[in-house]
Amino acid sequence: MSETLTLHVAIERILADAGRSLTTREIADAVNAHGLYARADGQPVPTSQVSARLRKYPALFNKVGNQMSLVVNAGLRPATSPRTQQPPQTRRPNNGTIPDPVSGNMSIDSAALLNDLNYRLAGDVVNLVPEQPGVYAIRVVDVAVLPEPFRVHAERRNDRLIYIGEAKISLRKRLGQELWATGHGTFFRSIGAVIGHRPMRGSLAGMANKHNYTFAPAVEVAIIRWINLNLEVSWLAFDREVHETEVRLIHEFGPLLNLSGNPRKLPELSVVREELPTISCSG
DNA sequence: CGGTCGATTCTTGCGAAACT
DNA sequence: AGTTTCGCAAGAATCGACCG
Repeated sequence: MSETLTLHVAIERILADAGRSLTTREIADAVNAHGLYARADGQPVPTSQVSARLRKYPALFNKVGNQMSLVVNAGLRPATSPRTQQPPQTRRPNNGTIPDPVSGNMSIDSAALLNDLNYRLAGDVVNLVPEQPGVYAIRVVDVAVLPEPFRVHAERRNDRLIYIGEAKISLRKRLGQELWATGHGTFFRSIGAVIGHRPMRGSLAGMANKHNYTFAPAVEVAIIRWINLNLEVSWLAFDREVHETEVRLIHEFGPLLNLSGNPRKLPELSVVREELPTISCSG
């Protein structure tokens, strides 16, 4: 093993491989021995850093005495996740909430967001998306349309879901940015890069924000056409705890192209995303 | 009204003090 | 001595105000 990961992902992998609980000393030694994580200064990972990271991710790690273990069902999940085996569900109205069976309070119906029956082809929803806050999910019609190495990852996961996002003000405006390039949607830049397009050379020269690169107009049209034909969208409109819900869903389902907060984020996507500003800043 | 771009928020990494 | 916790810095991700 010689790949480098973020520290908590490296810890997760060590615990998964061990198949038992370990002390912070054992974890630190294993991470250093396998070269799973490289500090900026080249020094080995101290136990203090392992401890700090374990504490920061209570959803991923259990601590009993000085023994650390993985939370069951957290982090990396097998290719055949339970949700791919769920029986078909009936379409529900996308109002985003259902009564909690225990408390009786209204909670977010995340199952409806990922229900097959609520996905629609991107090219068909332009006038259907509501002007309300909420969360949205994007998936591919067929994983075969994804280039390598993303297709292999999607097939291995047996999952077509590629992105979950939030709209604090308006799903229509946000999805406009993400799918039809009416703004600097993060997803639009990611999918453009994933399917092989590159930004205009020098498009960010002299600008303060080096992440908001743009594609050439003709490339933008090609990306939008690809999106309309190959992606499906589902959304839930609600106005309470939108961000908390998005964070929870990303963590739970690990979409292929989400980076932030995604325990299953792809290193390949980070590499692609990092390359683009470099290109667009050069003159 | 659409698109640009900067403000804000979040994540990651680390050092050091406090604690066991 | 080893471990835990706190707090800060830097960079990345995201959203929406505002300008043309």
